[in-house]
Amino acid sequence: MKWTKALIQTLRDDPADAEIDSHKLMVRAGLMKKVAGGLYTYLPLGMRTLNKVQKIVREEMDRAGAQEIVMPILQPAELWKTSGRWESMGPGMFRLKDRAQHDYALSPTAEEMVTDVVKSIVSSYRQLPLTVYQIQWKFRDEIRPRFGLMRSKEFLMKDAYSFDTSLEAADASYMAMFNAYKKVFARCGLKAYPVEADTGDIGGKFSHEFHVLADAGEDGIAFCDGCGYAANLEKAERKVCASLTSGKDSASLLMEVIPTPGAKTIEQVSKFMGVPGSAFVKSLVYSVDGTPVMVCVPGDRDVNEVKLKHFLGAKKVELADYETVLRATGANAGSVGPVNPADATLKIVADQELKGAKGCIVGANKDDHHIKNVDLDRDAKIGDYGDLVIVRDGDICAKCGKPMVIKRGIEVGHVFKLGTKYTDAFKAVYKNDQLAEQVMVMGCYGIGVSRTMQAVIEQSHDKDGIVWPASVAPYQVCISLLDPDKEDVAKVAFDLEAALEAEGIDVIVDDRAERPGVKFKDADLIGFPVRVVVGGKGLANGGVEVKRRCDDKSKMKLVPVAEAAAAIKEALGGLA
RNA sequence: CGGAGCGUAGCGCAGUCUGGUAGCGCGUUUGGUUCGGGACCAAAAGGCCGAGGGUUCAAAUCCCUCCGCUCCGACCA
Repeated sequence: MKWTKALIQTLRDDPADAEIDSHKLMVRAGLMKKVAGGLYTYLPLGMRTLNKVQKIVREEMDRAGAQEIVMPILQPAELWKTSGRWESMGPGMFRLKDRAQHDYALSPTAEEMVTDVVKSIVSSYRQLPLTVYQIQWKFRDEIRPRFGLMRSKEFLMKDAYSFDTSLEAADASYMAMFNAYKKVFARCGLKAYPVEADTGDIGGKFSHEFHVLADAGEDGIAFCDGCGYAANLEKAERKVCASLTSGKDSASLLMEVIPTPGAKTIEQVSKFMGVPGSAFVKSLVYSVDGTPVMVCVPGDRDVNEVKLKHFLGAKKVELADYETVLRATGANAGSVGPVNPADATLKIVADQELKGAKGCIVGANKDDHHIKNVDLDRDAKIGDYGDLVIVRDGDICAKCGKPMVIKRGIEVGHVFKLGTKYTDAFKAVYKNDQLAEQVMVMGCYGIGVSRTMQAVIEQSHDKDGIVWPASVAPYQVCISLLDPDKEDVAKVAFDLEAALEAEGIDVIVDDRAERPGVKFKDADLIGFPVRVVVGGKGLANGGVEVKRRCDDKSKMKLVPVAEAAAAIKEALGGLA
């Protein structure tokens, strides 16, 4: 490919609306261009990489025994009503009507449609197990699209679905995808870690997310070096080592109400009283499927709403509005606590660390007042204790007892063992060898293809630009032709291009009438894995210069023209 | 949904407070000098100043409404 014929626009300045490096680089290197918030046009360079990621995904899916299909983006509402997700997806799903006023969704995922298709074709255990996949554009009306392709309204996703005869059989399908995912990300040059994850709204038995570690990641992940435990913070568990007690005899400590004017947050009250935040019990009123519930956690901790939801067996938990808080406790937010709330029937749950807590400080259920010397067992009616807080750095691993560290990650893949949530709803059954009808067991598996592309950049760039792995680079080799108007020099470049392309290597020849510095800057910005400089000066010195993007100038090699193709292949080979 | 900021040439921005001929840098085009890490000189093209309404002799600038974008927050008491 000649650069002068390619639709490439590079920018010297960072785009004003990009925050993170990978987003800035995608725009500056001319991979994509924003159309509107969360919507992008993929330009030729970006499209080439997107296609290469897709090719890797296809190869690994096929190798794992999955079969490619493609389903409509425009999906009738009836399918979504069957599973109940027409309602539960809420405003996150794009909806529209056709001219006959029939409702449709723009597919945010495809469990319903695939289940409907499979059940219409599969009727015997002889046809199972079965895994199908598609690579298709997905639509989600995100609350706040951001960071370019990391969270956009329209994105390319590979979604796979497995169907099995039993929960045990489904484990094999799950593991096949799990292992395929490891290969996909490794081939994209990514270090992706599988971590235990919550199943969220999609439902199911258990799941793993694949994360690429990056400071710009939107998820927190707890890692344990001791045993290798890794889990999303939504899910991560900890071992409680110490309970919140004053160390004094609770009998000698009587509750004492103290005025704390104007102090609402734990931080403010803690400062006001000169006592550390950990001596407090933080009490929050949640609306749990519409019923108020008080949740108590150590004062320096945050509630994990996902854990809370599971603990209470609830469908939806959200912080209660101010009016509900006042009615339930008798005080406004900032002064509520578990001791004698206005509503004596108010259910109260607490984090396991608070079991037996003595000498602590709680809100008094009276505006601008707190109570100290509280013994939770003696003074409050805690209904139940459980693990309700978000794990933080240094917390003790529940499995092996070693301290955990928290890192940030970009979720590039997610595998779920779904069970029968959708196959029950759609009555997707097969006949077993006893002629009995049984419900199929499902798994679902997603890879954010467009997000993966950006994650590669986030993980692999430097101050000069992108550093593409050879497997997904838009072009593997850039020949910087320094004297395009000199016929003999140009011939060397184009002959080399032809020789490399004959061996299946992607090459772009920078034949622009630009000064060398401009070409070098652009080659570094776009990040071609191998750069070859062909110029009159180099040829006079004995050949062409070969340099890998990831090496510095000192590793540049001058090789004779006759050996150039071999040297380039060798340089590429080292990049895998 | 709440708060803040921003919409001026393809990109990055100034000009708005204090109304008076629409500017700068990069990029683009032409000519010339250069030529190994984003050169220089000269000339040129390119704007409904986000949209609509109002005030005024006169509006990018003041007022109102709407739209879009970005960031923060979405109740952690």
